[in-house]
Amino acid sequence: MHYSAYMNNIKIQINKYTTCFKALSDKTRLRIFYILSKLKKELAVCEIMDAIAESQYNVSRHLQILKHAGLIKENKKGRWVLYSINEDNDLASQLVQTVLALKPAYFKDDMQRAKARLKKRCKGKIVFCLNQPLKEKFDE
Amino acid sequence: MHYSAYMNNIKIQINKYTTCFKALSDKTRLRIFYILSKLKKELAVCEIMDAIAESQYNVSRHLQILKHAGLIKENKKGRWVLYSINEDNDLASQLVQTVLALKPAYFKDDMQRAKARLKKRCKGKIVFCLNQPLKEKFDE
DNA sequence: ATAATATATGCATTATAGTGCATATATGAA
DNA sequence: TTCATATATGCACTATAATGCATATATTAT
Repeated sequence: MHYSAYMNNIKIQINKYTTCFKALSDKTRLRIFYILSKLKKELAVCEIMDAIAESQYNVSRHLQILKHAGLIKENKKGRWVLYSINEDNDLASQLVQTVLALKPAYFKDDMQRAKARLKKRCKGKIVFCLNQPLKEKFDE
Repeated sequence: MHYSAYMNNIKIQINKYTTCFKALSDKTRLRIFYILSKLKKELAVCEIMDAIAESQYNVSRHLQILKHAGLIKENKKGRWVLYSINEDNDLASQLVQTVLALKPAYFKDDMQRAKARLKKRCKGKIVFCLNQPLKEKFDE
């Protein structure tokens, strides 16, 4: 292999790594990644939205960034898009361990909302989503 | 504790985590962190500079960012400032394991230069630094 | 005291990234 | 087909971050 091609390959590969760290360098994305790591389940966008009480468009955009980094994968099921940890990516699996070693206290609220949301599923099926952040729906 | 104070504390703590990931989201910093993780030694700024063939001011600045994130610590020794992994930080230790699990091939060149540079030490003492990137000094 | 070396940082420039709003697309239900 | 729901994205705006240059600070040697 040509020297410049060799150097170029190294650059690309190291970029893949930094892209993963960058993906977790945002609060919203770290919270999403934590929930997916902890629950070890596929979650729909609207469920994640409720768990972290963020707007639909932001959750969607952050999910794209996590997906583009290779940390999560998507699975389209009808009108829903389910996201889960991409275990095919070694670094993703490593980072799951890393975030699970963080103090759970700081993610407690998110986890409570996530679990509350998952309980609403009907025989494993997602039942409703209203594209509104959690507060307007659950705080009655 | 007041509710807003509680939320504020959570925000600050999660920010500490994202700051660590952000610190590793830059190519230069990831390379520095890798070298320090692998060598398990204190390295002077000029030695790191030679290892990654980067300018003095950039290396120095990136070291500040890693230090500020709590991933590395500094130890002033005369005119030199030695940097090493901050093992007091649990997340830093976790991330050391994470980066050591990355493919070594992509850090091989850096490691070779780092080792070559350390060999120039005299009885463990740093012997010379010229504030010039490696190429001008070693490629004779 | 002066010079040389090691490290850090202010500033200007450029590039990248996050947010909110509006809107587009896709799927299923009536 | 029409409507409602779920998800994605273009755009404008703002904020943050990386880089290079020059320079400041600190320490050691002469």
